[in-house]
Amino acid sequence: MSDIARAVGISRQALYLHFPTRAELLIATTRHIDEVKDIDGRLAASRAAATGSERLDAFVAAWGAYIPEIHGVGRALMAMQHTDPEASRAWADRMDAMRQGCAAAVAMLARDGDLRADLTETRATDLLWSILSVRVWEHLCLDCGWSQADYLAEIQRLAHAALLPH
Amino acid sequence: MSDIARAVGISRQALYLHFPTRAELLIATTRHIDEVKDIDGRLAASRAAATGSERLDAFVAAWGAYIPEIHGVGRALMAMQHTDPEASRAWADRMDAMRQGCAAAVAMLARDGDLRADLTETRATDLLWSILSVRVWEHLCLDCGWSQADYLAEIQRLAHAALLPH
DNA sequence: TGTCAACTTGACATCGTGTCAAGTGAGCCA
DNA sequence: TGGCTCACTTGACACGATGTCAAGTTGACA
Repeated sequence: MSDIARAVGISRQALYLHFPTRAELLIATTRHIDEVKDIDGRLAASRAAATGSERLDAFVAAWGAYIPEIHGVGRALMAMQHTDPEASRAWADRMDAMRQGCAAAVAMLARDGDLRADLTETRATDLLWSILSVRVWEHLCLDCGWSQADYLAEIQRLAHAALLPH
Repeated sequence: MSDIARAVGISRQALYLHFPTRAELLIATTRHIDEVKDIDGRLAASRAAATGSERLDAFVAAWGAYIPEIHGVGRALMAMQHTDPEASRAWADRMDAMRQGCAAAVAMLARDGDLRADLTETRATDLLWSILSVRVWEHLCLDCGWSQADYLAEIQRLAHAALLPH
């Protein structure tokens, strides 16, 4: 909080006048990023897809591109998850919204008859949600040094391999 | 440190006589768990495998069963990664050892001609390493509530789908 | 009996979050 | 012009966690 106040050019106490806690500052930051980066617009392509497979690809592309944008604040929120219940709920809510996107893609795959027969929609959503988690992106792009393009291509392939039969 | 000292029945300062820092206590704990749970023995099956595919399955099974054992201390070490360089290095070392297992399975797959043609061994190892990360286990087993058996079966399938052609 | 090692109590420094009190200064309105 | 409000300031403090330091106790062993 001191660092941020200094960077902004106000006193630490003034920062607390705007954001009562560190968690609320981080949460407000994610909301602001969403707005500035027009996350809703980016998801339009996935909502417009005609087939489940297309929707899956479009959603993975949109979310995959979003991750690096919120990763800074996301990492901070994730680190607080086990100590600050407010931060935990806030991040869980965001991840739940992302899960909706996963569920929608899975439902469309199921409608097309393209979902693996041995998976329920819930299990398939869990799986896709995990593959697309911020942690996997961190692992591949930060720890392993993959480019964003490499990440995207491989994760799209992996999502198909995980959910489609054969 | 206070909680642990109280649980053990000694003073906080006595704990510091045994482990100079919190990080070193956690690292010593992982070493102790490895020994008590005979991790080396568990990996014997994977080292004895005749084919790459068998080795992959055996390694995934061994590591997948290991994760819940070290998850408590692992989570603590992971949380310290961005603040404590010593903890960071210690956990990175352990994960690197795990990566060796991934690389060995990948190499055997490549020897058998069973590795996807469009993957280098390094990329394949990165991918397998990420799929098997503690974070993915947390996501599926803790956040999504999967059983250990479900996790294992699905991750084995996913590892095959990710690395083998077709 | 003396020594040593493990442990004790108790105090203290540091760092980060969050709170509280009192004061300042600019804009605005009657 | 006088007074009000709002955003901000400085400065202090509580609290919890890690880690350090000093001095004393206790029991085993030579």
